[in-house]
Amino acid sequence: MSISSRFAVGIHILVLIEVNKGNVSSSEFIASSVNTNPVVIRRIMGMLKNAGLVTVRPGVAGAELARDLTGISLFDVYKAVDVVQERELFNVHENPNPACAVGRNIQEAIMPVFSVAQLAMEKALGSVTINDVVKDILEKEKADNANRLTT
Amino acid sequence: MSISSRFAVGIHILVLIEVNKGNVSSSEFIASSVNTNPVVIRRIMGMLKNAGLVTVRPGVAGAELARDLTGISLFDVYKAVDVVQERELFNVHENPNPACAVGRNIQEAIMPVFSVAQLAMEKALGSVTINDVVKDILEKEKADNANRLTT
DNA sequence: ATTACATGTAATTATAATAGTTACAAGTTG
DNA sequence: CAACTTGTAACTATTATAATTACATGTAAT
Repeated sequence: MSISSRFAVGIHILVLIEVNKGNVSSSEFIASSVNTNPVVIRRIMGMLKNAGLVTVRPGVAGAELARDLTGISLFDVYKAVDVVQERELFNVHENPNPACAVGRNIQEAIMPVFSVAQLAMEKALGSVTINDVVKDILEKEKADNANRLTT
Repeated sequence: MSISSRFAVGIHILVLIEVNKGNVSSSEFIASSVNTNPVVIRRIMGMLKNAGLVTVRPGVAGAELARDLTGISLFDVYKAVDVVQERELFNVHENPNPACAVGRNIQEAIMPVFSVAQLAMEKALGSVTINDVVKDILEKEKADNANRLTT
C-alpha cells in the first residue's frame, strides 16, 4: 500500500508555480517537469483549485498560487488532493462476528488507536509549508552550482 | 488509499488467541470471529509466525502467542503483516524532469518530510500493545454486562 | 496404518484504485 | 475566426486486495 502520488505531484505543482513565478505555468509546462501527461496535471490542478490553493481559468494559460507560500502546508495539499479519507488511513475489517466478545468489540477498540496514529502523521505534514520545500530546493540548487564551479 | 485490513485482522488474531486462552484457536475458529475465510487467517498467521509473534505447527490445531502480551506492540504486528514498506507510505512520482530545477530536486526535498510523517505514525502504533487492546475489550464487555443487568 | 482433521500454499477470481491516454467541448485572446 | 488552453468524460493497463477452491503435507488417535 502506498498513498497516491497525486500528493507528491500536487506539491510539485505548487512549488513549480512559485519557482517559475513571472512566467506562465501551463499544464503542459508543468507536465514536462513532472514528466507525465498534461491531463493528469489538470486533474490535480482542479483539486488544488477547489481547495482554494491556486487560481486557474478555463482557456487562460497558466496557474497561480492563491495564497501566500507560507500559508500552504503539506497537510493542506494532502487534504486537497484527497489521498486519504478522515479516519480511514487504516482499513478495519467489516462485520466481525457479534457473537464473539472480541468480534463485537474489536472495531471500537482499535479505531481510536488508528485515529491517533493517522493524526500524528497528518500533524507532521501540517508543520511543513510549501515555502519550506521551495527554500530547500533553491538551496540544493545553489549548493550544486557552487560545487560545479569549484570542482 | 487505505492500509490493508491484514493489519486489523492481525491484531484481531492475537487478541482472540489471548481471550480464548485455554481453548484451541484454530484458523476456522478465528475465521468465524473475524468473519472471513480460514485461508485468509492462515496466510496472516504465517506472517505473524515468521515474525515470531505466534507459534503454530502444521497439522496441529491452534495457535499460541510466542511472547508476553505486553511485549507485542501494534507496530510489531504492522511490520509482521507487511502492510507498508519502509519509507514508502507516500508514493513519489518517478522520473521528474532533470532539466528542471524543481524536477531534479523535488524527490530529495520531500522524501525526508514524508519519512518523518511516516515515522510519527509508526511511533504512535509502537506505543500501544496487544495487552492494551485486550484490556480495553474486556472492559467494554464488563461495562456492557453491567448495563444489561441494570437496565 | 488408516482415518479424521489441521496447517501451508499455489492458483484463480472479482473488485477497486491508480496513472496514463485519447477525444472533445468550452473558454479566451489576438 | 484561428490558435491555444483548460475542463472532463471515457477507456485502458497495471497493480493490490480479499475471497475462494484445491490439494499437498503434517499430526494424532484408534
